[in-house]
Amino acid sequence: MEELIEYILQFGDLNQQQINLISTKATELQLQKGDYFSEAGRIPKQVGFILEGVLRVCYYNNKGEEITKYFVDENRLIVDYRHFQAKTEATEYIEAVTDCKLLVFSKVDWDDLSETILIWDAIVNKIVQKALTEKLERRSPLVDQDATTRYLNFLEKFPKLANRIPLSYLASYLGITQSSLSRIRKNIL
Amino acid sequence: MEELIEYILQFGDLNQQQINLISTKATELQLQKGDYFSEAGRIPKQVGFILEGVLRVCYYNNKGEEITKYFVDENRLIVDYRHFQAKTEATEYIEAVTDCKLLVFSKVDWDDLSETILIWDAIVNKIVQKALTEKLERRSPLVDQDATTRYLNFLEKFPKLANRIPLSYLASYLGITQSSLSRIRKNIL
DNA sequence: ATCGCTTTTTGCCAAATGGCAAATGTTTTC
DNA sequence: GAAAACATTTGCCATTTGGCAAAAAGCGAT
Repeated sequence: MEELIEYILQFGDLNQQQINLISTKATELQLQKGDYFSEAGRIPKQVGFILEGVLRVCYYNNKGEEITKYFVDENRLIVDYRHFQAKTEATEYIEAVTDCKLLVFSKVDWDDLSETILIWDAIVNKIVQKALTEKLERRSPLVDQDATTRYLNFLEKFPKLANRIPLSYLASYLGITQSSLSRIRKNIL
Repeated sequence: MEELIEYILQFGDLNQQQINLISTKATELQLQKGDYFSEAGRIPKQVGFILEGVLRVCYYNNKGEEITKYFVDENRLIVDYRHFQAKTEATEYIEAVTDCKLLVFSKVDWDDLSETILIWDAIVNKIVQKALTEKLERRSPLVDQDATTRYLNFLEKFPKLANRIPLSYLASYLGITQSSLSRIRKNIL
């Protein structure tokens, strides 16, 4: 729980009472590898904060290929925020890549925090905007780099992540085939 | 000016007085093709709303190639919002692709609106989040599609834009070389 | 240790894209 | 309207990546 509080406090100040309120709303959730945290076609029900594990956000493109949009690991919020807020059906899946332990908030509790804690919305907006900006910054370079560069950059930015992720997911994130990625790895050694 | 007001009202309600206030803060700015609206290494000074023309956000990758991150055209806000707000140096350029007519707000005026109009921040947050989400949705598919598909999708989503943009910019947006794009166009006809 | 299952590597060849430079086409300027 | 500047197309060939299928390696359960 301290991890979550610490994370939130980066984005704005809260007093002890507010912190306590947040704590009472959080529930622990265990996910097994392969479980979905939220699914395309369903309304996302929860905001999650990752205590342990790795999840990925993914979708199917028009060729039916499964595309990994990004990975999220410890000490990050995970949620399809737009569809969570709007109570609309998600278009993406959020899947546990490894076994995960999360803290989760229901929509009702989350809204309650918004009404009770004055700067809650401001904090959440900051978090969401930062997350979106980071995603954009990770995704953009993938368009104009060759496959080897993409892989090396990934290793550099997420050194711990590479070992925890199946090759096929990583390939689908980098926008290359699994065989290509395998060859690239061989060439680098 | 009506365009701007109409645009803003999509994201929240304002009374006539608030609308008038916003109007008094806006200044018209003309840009010529090739002019920069904001530059890497400088602090973005203004928020712009495009009345006429097309701009692009771009940067140089580590190979020194100029990469177009996205295009923005009429009836959209244009600003490097993160660096504008934080008063930090931008890392990207915003360049006029065609002659442009904008409405602009200075940082002082923008902050003033934030202080005077209660829901201003909420409105702006919605706009920023929507813009970031859209950018992500445009950029992501570029990673996993082949060059021809990228071009066709671009045509489909921005039919009016293709004719107004030099081929080299479009190529750098799609993540392919100018010659490849030229060949792709030939094959499609 | 062995079987069965999943993941990763590899070989082979085809297709897509890049790099470079010259040729062609288009726009601007004087 | 000619020259200059800029933008686009094309040819040639090298390199990268994809597609497919088989082999190899890794892993868990018995």
